[in-house]
Parts: sequence; C-alpha cells; structure tokens
Amino acid sequence: MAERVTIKQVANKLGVSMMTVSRALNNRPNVDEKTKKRVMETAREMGYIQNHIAKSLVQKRTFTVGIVVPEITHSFFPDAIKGMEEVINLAGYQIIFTHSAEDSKKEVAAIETLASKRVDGILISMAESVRDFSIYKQIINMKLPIVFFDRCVHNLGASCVGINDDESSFNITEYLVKKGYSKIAHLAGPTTISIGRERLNGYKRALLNSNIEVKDEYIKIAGLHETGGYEAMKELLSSPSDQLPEAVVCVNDPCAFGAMNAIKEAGLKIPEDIAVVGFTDDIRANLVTPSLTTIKQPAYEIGRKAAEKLIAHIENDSEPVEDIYLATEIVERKSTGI
Amino acid sequence: MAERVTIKQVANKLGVSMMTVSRALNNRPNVDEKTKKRVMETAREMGYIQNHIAKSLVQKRTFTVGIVVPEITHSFFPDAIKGMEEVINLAGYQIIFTHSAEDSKKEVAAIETLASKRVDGILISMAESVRDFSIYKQIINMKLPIVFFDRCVHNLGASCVGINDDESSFNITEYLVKKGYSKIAHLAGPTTISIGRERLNGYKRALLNSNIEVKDEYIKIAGLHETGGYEAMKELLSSPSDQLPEAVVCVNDPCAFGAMNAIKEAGLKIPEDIAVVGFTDDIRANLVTPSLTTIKQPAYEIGRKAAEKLIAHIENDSEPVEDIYLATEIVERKSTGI
DNA sequence: GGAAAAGATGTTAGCGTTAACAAGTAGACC
DNA sequence: GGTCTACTTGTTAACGCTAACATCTTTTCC
Repeated sequence: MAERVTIKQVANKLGVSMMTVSRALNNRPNVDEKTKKRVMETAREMGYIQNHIAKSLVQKRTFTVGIVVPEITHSFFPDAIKGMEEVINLAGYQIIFTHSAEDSKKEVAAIETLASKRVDGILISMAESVRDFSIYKQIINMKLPIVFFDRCVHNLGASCVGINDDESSFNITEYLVKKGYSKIAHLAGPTTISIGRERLNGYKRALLNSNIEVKDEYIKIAGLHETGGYEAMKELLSSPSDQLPEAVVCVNDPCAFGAMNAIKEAGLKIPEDIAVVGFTDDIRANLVTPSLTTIKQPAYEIGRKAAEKLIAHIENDSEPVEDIYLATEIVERKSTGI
Repeated sequence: MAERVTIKQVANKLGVSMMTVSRALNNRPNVDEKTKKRVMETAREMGYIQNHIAKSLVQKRTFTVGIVVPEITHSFFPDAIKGMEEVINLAGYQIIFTHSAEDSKKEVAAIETLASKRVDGILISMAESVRDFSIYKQIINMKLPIVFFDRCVHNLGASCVGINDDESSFNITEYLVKKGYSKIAHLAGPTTISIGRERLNGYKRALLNSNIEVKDEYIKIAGLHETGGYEAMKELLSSPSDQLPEAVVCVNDPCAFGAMNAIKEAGLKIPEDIAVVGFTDDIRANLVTPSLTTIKQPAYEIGRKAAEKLIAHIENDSEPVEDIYLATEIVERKSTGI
C-alpha cells in the first residue's frame, strides 16, 4: 500500500496544529469558519483519507457491527441482510460479514475474530450444529451487545428478533385441520435449534387443540434442506397405505420441495392424495407445481428490526433486552387445494 | 464496552515484558517453549482477546477486504459472495460488506468508507448508474488493489473476473438461429454497464454471422429487472403481427420472467408463438412455466476466482493485472421448445 | 576455558488519531 | 484602559500493539 496522507502532513502544509485539522475535518465547533474551509480544501487537494483504524483505537469505537449467518444462499438471509444493511448504513456503521456454513466451530472462530476486530455489536443467526453457548455468554459478559435473529437463544441476556415459530406453526397446522385433514404428519427440523423445537411444538399443540392424537410415526426429523425432506418423506410413504398421512407440515420450504418430489415420485398427487405446507415463503414457493402453501416470514423486516435493536443496544446501555416477534401470515396456494 | 484485557496486563501478571507476551501470542520464534505456554495459559485465563485494531495500526495491514455489491437479493450475488467468503476466510482475511443498491453515490460512499477503514483490497461489482470512474482510479492510484467481478471496467489497471458476455450472448443467439428462428429480438440491459453493451454486441454479431439483418425495432432497452422486461416485451408485442419476433434474447433471467408474463398476458404461447431465452440461470429458471432456456453463469466460481485474484494482488505487488473469463454453458429447457 | 554463535528477553519509539487540558487572541463592557 | 468572557488554537499524552534494535543468557565448539 502506498504512503497515505496523514493529518500531520495536512497540518504542516497549512502551518497549523494537527488538532486544528482534526477538529475541522470532523466538523467540530470552535473552529474558525475560514480555517475549516482552508483545511477541507487542502485535505481534498492532498488526497487525504481519514484513517479509521487510528480513530477507532483512541475512541474505542469502530462503528462496525458483525453479522454471522449460517447460510448465505438460503433466500431468507440475503433478504434479512438487505434490511440490516439499510439500517446499519443509515446509522453510520459498517458491516463485517461472516459465514458459519452451519458449522459451530467456524461460528466460534467468526465471533472471536469479530471481537478482536472490536466490532461494536454482533448480529447472529446461530448455526444448526451449535450445542455450546459459552462463546455467546463470554461475548455478552464483555458488554459487547449481541442480537440474535431468526434462530434464538433465550435467557442469555441478549435480545432476539424473529417470528413466533410455535404460534405460526400452530396456525398453519390448524389451517389444515380446518380444511378437514386429520392425518397430519410433520417433517421436523433439528431439535437443537429453536425453530426446530418450536415449530414441532406448534404442530403438536394445534393437533391437541382439535383433539387429534399426536402420533410419533407421523413425526420425522428431516433437517432444513431439500434432501432431508425428500428422505424423510420417503420414509413416511413407506407406511401401510391406510396409515399414510393426508397432509404434511414441513419445517421449511426447501424441506417441502424435497417432500413434494418424493410424493410425486411415489405416483401420488398433491394435494389430492397428500397436501403439503411449507414455512418461509421461499422465492420458489410460487413457482413449483403445485405452488406451495406456506408461512410468509418477513425476512427483510426481521433484518431491519434486528439491526435497529442492535444499534439501540450499542448506543444506549440501558436499552432493555427483549424478544421481538414479527407477525407472519399464511400464503394460500395450490398444494393444499385452494 | 467493558474494559478489555491488554497485553500489558498479561505481561505485568507474569512479570515479563510486553514484547515477550506479544511474541508468544503470535507464535513467533525465539521464545522459550515454557514461557510461551505460560503466556498462552495466563492470557486465556484472563480472557485476553487480541486487539486487531491496534495491530492493524502498526502493521498497516488490516487483513480485511471490502466487497461492494449492487444488489444482494439477486441470486447471483449470494452465490458469488459464498465463493468469496470461503477463499477470503481461508486466506485469513475478513470481509467488510457494503451494498450500493445500484446507486452510484452510495457506491462512492461505500468505497470511501472502505478506504478509510484501511481494507487491504476491494472486490466490486459496479452499480448500474455509475458514469464516472474517477473513484476507481483514485483507489487504484493509492495502490489499494481492486478486482472487479461480473461487471467490469477495462483499462483502469484493475483485474476483472467474469464471463465473456459477448461470446455467451453470441452463443445463445446462435443457438436460436440453429433452431430455425430468424426473427430474433433482444431485450437489452443498460448500455452503461459492460454486461448490457457486450450482450447486445454478441446478439448482433450472431445475427450478422448468419446473415440476418439486425433491426433496431427488435432491440429494446429493458434494464435488469422483471418490470423492465415486462414493459419492453409489451412494447415489442405492439408491433404489427407480421413483424412480431419469433424469439427473444433477454439480457438476464429476471428480465426474461417479465417478458414471459407479458407474452402470456397477450394470449401467446411460449415457445410455440415466441421462444424466450434468459441469461444467469436464476434459481427460478427451472421452475417457471415453461422452464427457461438460459446461460448458466458460474457465480460461485466467479466469486472464488475474484477473491483469489484479489488476495494475490494484495500479497504480491507484481501480480499481473488481467481479465479472467470463466466458461458458461447453455442450459436447454422448454422455453425454446426442446 | 573462552570466544563465538544462537537463543531469549527487554527497551524505545512510533503507527495516526483524538481527549483533555493549556494558552493565546479578540471582542465586550464598565 | 483593564478585566472578563468567548472563541480559537496549541500541547501533551494516550489508545494497544509491534518493529527494530539492544542486552542478557545459554549453548557450542575448538
């Protein structure tokens, strides 16, 4: 990297002190207007660019926040990041982006690097494989604010922004019940992450609420991806034909796409033989055949809200820790036979 | 932010100098193994986390690279970013992520912030609206390496990684010609960015190459989004029926989706009345009806390659500036009537 | 056994900036 | 004219770390 112009050089050229230059460039009060103008001009002419690193060192603020996502290509995350970026940028901060690839080790490494880069706060959606929350506790103990989004950990002293998974899952299951289905299966997510547990719970509550027995044979752990959904559905389809489910609640849309493929491969029709619902409203949900009834998750708004909460925590020590749930809605399409 | 443990504190606790601690923590030679161990342990016990900001200040290296993308939700970019992240992370660097939202002012601001945060290099895919390259020149002049990806600017002294837009566009147009189409229209991108100009050029070359006249009425500027494609296609469809095109080459897949909607709305059939091809191989291309024949752009590989080139530039002053083109392929689907 | 080499540790200074205090300058007012 | 106030500018030190050099200790080898 070539030599960069420093405040000192600008000050020397103008025959003033570094402090005067610093004050002028940062638009502080108590600097003569004429001096300010002269400094600004000279700095521009000389190609001066502020050294944020040095500034961060003395101010102990970097105006940078870290983001940790488990999977960037899953459409929820780009949307959420877009929302975050807008809020964070407007507040005058930058984003250090890290990716855990659903790997808890990589997640820990990412968080440690963010801490060493002295970010002012961190937005995390935890990796599937995380079992140990001690890194979160450690970070929170250092008073480095964390806001979880989408995938939450409670009772750790960090805010979380997401949807009410339990309730949303309850709603879409109930929607199926009201449509007249009673043999309803669930392709569940990993029970290690909150969305897996809570969506399963909502599904169970909805059945019990309508006096439908919850059968273990109807619940298969499928994971969050298409292949998992495909495999789990194939397993369900191997049941004796009088015990086949009439409808399936999938933990998310990719899982539902996999399940739909398995159903079609078995020569069954959606929704005539088996109805399917997803969760996310993936960009593809409207395009698959038949189009998928699902829960619309407001990714962009979750991103915005999480970022707003984080900035609030950063700028105000007494900002209360809280869980924020955004509303979801059922998007009716053809996989449940409109 | 709470007080953080410093090297000085660790040194005092152990009764050694700061240098010894620094050397031990950075795993430098010429430190006694026992001392190293003691330091490591004490540091961990005390909860020491390296201050990368201070380190960056003295070393004049941040081990951070900036990424500037115009649109995070467009599926090409998440894929590209994923590739970049893997390479960058493995090389021991972090990413500062910025988003220009296709706005040249935001792009300039982002680049300036990245420079002031003293990133070691920048990966840019320029915004549509950029007319003025002086910020790029300024950055390159400071010896801060830039690698453009997907959307290139040539002759500026920066490497670029992308596909050969001209050739790919030539290929898919020729593919239509070989299928027997001769009335072939083009919904073009903005001519201000390289992909717009070069894809248009490839389209023209392919027609000329087969002795088909290039008609201005068959070329409409549609932009890069669905709505632009829709509007431009509607305009084309308003031609007298004997002058309607039989096939349309769209600048990208979203544009093609818009065009397909316009065609369907007009009561025409794809591909029987009008064939459509796109460019990108968006995640939706296989799911729309009919599925879209398109050019597969290796987003992930472009991301990896661009990141590799940037790291090479950062770590080796004499790394040659070059344009790198990755191969594309035509994905045949039903919109051209297999 | 002693000189040279190698290894371990320490000291000083500086990276570019700003906080905190100090000092100088001009205008206001009696 | 002198004192007070308000504004402008300057000085010093520090942020946490490491490069470069200096010093001390141990090992090696004739």
